[in-house]
Amino acid sequence: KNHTASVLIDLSAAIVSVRGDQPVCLTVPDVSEYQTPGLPFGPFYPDRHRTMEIGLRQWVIEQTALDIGYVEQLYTFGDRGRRSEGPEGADSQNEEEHIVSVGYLALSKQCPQPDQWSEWYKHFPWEDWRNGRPNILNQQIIPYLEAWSGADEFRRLRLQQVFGFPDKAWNDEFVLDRYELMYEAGLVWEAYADGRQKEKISSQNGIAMQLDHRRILATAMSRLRAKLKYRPVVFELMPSAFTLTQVQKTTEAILGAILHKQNFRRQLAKNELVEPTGQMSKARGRPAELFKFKHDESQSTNLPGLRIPLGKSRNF
Amino acid sequence: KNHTASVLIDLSAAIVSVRGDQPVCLTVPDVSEYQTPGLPFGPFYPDRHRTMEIGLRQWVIEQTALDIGYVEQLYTFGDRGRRSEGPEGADSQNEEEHIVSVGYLALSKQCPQPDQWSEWYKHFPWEDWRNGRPNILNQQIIPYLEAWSGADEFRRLRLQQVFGFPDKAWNDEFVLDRYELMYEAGLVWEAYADGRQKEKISSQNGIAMQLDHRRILATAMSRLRAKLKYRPVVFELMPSAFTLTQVQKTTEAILGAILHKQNFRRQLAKNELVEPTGQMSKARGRPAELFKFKHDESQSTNLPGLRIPLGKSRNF
DNA sequence: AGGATTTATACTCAATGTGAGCATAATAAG
DNA sequence: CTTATTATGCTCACATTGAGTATAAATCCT
Repeated sequence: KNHTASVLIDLSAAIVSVRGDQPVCLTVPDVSEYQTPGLPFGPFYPDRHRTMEIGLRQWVIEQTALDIGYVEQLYTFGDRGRRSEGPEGADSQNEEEHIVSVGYLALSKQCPQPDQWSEWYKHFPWEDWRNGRPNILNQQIIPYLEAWSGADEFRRLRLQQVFGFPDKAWNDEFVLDRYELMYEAGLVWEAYADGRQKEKISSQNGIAMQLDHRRILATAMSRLRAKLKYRPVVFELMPSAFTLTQVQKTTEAILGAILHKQNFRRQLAKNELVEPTGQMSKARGRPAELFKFKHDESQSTNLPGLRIPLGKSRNF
Repeated sequence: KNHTASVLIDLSAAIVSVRGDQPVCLTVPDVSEYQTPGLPFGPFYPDRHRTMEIGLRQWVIEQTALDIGYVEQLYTFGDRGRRSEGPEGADSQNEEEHIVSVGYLALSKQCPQPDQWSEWYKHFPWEDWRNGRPNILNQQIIPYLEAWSGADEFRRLRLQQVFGFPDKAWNDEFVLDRYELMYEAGLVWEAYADGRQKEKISSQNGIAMQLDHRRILATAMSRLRAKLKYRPVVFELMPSAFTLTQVQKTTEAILGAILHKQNFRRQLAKNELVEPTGQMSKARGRPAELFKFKHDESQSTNLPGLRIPLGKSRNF
């Protein structure tokens, strides 16, 4: 057996929940010299756990006492791809043990200990379109990216593809693509930390994270936004009984977009995803009927999911 | 550093192409005592290759001299999940080095050396609906599965979900789910080989493969069938110039379903995915215009993809 | 108390997209 | 020159979607 092939496995998890109208993600306090939070992670012991998912659930339970229902594998990276993706990788860890990192997305219905949960849109302020087009786009990101692309046809095409600039629609699923483009253009702190960028960028384009954790979170956001549209995963974030408006608010939080209320409910009704509990919610305004998710965990993977009737927050 | 955490990484690839009207997959000759083919795989050397995808491309080029354009990571498994997924895993490799396997899907435009390429539907005969509902379903699989589920409400629900039995529609994307269900029910050879099934199953439900390779291939099929519907990946399987009928035949081969010709072309036209080359094909019947894919590799990941207008091969 | 405010829910209507099929055109084979 | 075969144009009913109007049932405020 060739010993140069031996590696350690790290399991990293983007554990997502929704608090109020903000999607949040479990983070661990900073340990590095910079003040950047990171995603929780732990080693995988192949002789202790039969599968990696079991190993993941294990240390999540041990360390966070959280009930995570839905778990999905996102991506696996070799360590030298973890930071710099450029053609010349720094051989930083010559004879050390290498690390392969497996990223996971997990969904949690509750999020206790608020200070350990970090809001998505503090890391990705340009992704929240619920109050219209985010200012940071026109004021910072787009001008910088346009200068970066210059006359390069290739770069301009990508800019149009992933940011919809100048004349295409914004696509909420391209979270990862946008982050990667910004990374390449040296627009996020991580690019500076990885040495791809000489000067520290003046503007703070969202809160940075350790290693490639912000990239993993971006991957999780992309996957979750996409999945929402064809699998009923929202209910993994809802309590056992809820109003239709709560489902909509949660969906909107994740998508970063406003939906059309009546049409959203029409979809829920057509797909027969929820059933009334008979009880009513009490709040301001007319009371709403309380519903519950109609199907058990076993089949939820293959159910139709929501259609997304966009509202009109997409100004400009 | 805890030494029990050290593992070896294997990269396995489902390298897919289409030959005539059959999707095929690159396999390596048998080495085990049984006559089962396997997927090509190779070790990942973290100090030789910067990323796993680079490592994968390297040994594919070395060993097969193939031009694989599109590559996509599928899934990563710890080794004890590779064979038996049941609650009690056999501790077969107590103190040996553990292996973690990363599965990839790759697409190739050509497939030279025909004998090394194995047709999908020889491994999954129940997945090809182009000539109507496959006989093997009613004659073998469904009766067996119905007996297996018995009065178990849970099993019957899964049966309905993934096989559409008795009264739901067949969903072409559930290739993996169907394979896993058959594995659990002891309906495929691998279940016998893994010791989950006492007796060898009498009927041959498709050609078996080594280890979990048939499961990886099922994962690849599921992903490719799904991706086809929202990303223009078919063109990764087409030559530089092609007729619209060829695109349709290739799509049909992968989906295992017949499409509606006129509507298929309407979708291609609407999405502006192809442009005419000005040349014509010469064959039997009226000559067809030759087209080429309109976009370069760079952006193909984010393009709209085909809508699938089903034809009516879905009898019963 | 009683109107203002807030939230929930029902229903409508035009525009668009999709499934299914008919009709016609252009070639080769016999 | 007729037939078989493939390509392509076009129609039409129907379903789905986007965008709204209308109305109902509660709380809030003064």
